[in-house]
Amino acid sequence: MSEIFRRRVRQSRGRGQVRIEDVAQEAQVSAQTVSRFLRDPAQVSAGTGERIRSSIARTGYLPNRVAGALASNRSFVVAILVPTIANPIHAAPVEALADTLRPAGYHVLVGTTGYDPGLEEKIIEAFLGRRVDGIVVTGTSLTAHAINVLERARIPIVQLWDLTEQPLDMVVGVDNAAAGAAVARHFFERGYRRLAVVSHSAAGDTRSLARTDGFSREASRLGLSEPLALTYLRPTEMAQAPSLLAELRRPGRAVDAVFCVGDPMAIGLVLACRKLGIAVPRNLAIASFGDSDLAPLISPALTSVHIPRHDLGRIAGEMLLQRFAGKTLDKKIVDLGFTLMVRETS
Amino acid sequence: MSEIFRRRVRQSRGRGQVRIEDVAQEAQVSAQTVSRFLRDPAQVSAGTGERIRSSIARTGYLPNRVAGALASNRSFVVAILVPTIANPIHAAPVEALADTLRPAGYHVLVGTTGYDPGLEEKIIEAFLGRRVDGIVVTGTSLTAHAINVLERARIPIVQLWDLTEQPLDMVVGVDNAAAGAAVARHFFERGYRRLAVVSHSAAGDTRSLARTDGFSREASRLGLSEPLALTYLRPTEMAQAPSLLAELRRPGRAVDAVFCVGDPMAIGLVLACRKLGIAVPRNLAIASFGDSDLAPLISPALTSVHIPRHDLGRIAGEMLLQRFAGKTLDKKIVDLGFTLMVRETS
DNA sequence: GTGAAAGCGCTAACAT
DNA sequence: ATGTTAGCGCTTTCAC
Repeated sequence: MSEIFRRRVRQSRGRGQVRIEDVAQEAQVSAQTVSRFLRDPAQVSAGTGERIRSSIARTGYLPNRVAGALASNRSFVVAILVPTIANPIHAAPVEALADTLRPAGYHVLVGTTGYDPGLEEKIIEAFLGRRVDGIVVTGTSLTAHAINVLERARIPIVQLWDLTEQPLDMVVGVDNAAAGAAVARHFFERGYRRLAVVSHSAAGDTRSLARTDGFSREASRLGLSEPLALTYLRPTEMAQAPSLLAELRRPGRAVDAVFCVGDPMAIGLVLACRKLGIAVPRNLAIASFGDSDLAPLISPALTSVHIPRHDLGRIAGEMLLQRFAGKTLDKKIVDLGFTLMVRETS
Repeated sequence: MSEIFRRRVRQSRGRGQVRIEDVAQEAQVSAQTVSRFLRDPAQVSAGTGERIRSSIARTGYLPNRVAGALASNRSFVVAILVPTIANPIHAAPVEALADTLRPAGYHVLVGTTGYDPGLEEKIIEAFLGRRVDGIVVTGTSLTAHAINVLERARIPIVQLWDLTEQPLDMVVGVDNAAAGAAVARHFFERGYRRLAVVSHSAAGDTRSLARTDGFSREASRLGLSEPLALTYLRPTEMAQAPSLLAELRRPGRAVDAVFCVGDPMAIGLVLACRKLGIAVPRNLAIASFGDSDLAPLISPALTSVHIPRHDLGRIAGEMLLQRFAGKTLDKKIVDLGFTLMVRETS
């Protein structure tokens, strides 16, 4: 009875959780040795290691990583900011990043900005306050203050999606303007002449803007008249497709091919055309960006620009791990490229 | 020159980052006062507060939350574990949880388990080692060790999705078996008699199992013959629909209505039927669980059980905040309910 | 291979 | 309203 009581007292100094010191006493070694064993068992003799191991099992010790982070100045946490996680195009990189980092002991703090640069700035500050070891941000539309804070944190930074010549630190993405241009060229080659582009102007989404620009420029270069540009204030959703379709079909517009900067709207458009009996692509050709799982399955199957979105997160994670290991990267700019998947809608 | 040098030296004690002590010296107060000001400016006199504020701005001080967490034993981090974030049905609660907690200063560590209880156990241990203030886990299929570790952590726990009479701590979810039963009843009322159910047996997904069971039991109760059960090893995807359709149409089976425990497969099935000219629902009725955004948009529109999936995360967050505020909850079990959205496929 | 001492940057508890 | 003292639980550094 009193034995049990004594042991309990010993373990409940502080906050009642088992500490490294408790394990050390049980194993008749110093806390130092336990700490060493935990990080690299080879540094400890076999017998000592065995005693420590069984002591950990008996006490149910779970190392306090908060204390470890403070002492070592490494949190083993990486932050990632995306506009939303509800859209698989952004969820995929998050999951890939987490999967890439986990084997190395890192975990992921996720922030969703809703395309709001002000909120993004707040979240970045909060994450840096938690002393994350690295940070991944979507896009290049950071506020001046966010850039300032990021630079002073002196940690590895990866920008995702928007390829830029001068990243804050590292960047992995695709050439959005080139993707837009590729779609315009494709439409032109197929004989479409009255183009339209559906986009949105949410402040943080420079990617959509780049696609729209690339598309329109290429159309001009090919001698086509300026594409009809329909711009929404917020990222578009499938449910808006019917009203968009009405816009496109307004008398006098005679649009024969439309490029949607996001997949959901294009899919909605294909479905809406079906319901209204508008022949795709004969009466209206459709192409989009993102190539979601659904694109090849709907009928007619959707032409879309494919992005290796899983690779975005994986490569970002690998770059970070390299840097954490103290290596300097030769390639700080990684262009993942894209593929125009030509299917039945164009 | 030497002035600048001196100031830099003063700020670079330790790790070269500005500390609370630096701010305090600049503002001619103690570190404690700065700490107080940061947490509740009202506790500090107006003049002192102003000096501190400007000192923070000048030095660019960003409080070290790791140190704060160690000292106060509160990390302001909540963990959430989901099978995958790529499926919006699980991404939605994550985003809702983060949005609910952020205004209170909490951030979210996300772990994806891929329906693997072993991996789930590992991630739970890792998160508890980071001394999260609360944890949200998907489902009730935790390993014995995971349960043990969770209980000893003495933090609020929310289980998501699977309603259970005896949660570890709190639970918010839906009655999956009842949802399955509702679909069976609906099929019966519409006159369908040869039912099938498409499920999967991934170890961690007890929700799908409950739906399948509820469906089959209700069918029996209604006097129908045992539904044909087609079970995949892993969660089903849209791309598997064509081969599933072939299964369902095998001579002699004469299935006239099928319930898919996940939306993606059902959507794939509707699209596959279109391609093959199989009339839905005349030749085959289809219903599913999840009611994704796409369900009402495809044609024919998909009958599906609607779950307020955003609310799952929001309510979990609210329960945690209550507990963090020291309140005891009267309702530890929250049933969110469901709605069978009857559309054109049944 | 192992241990002792010092400190990471903050907050809690107790002063005044 | 503000300051002082004493940790939080670990890792780092240096010693043996």
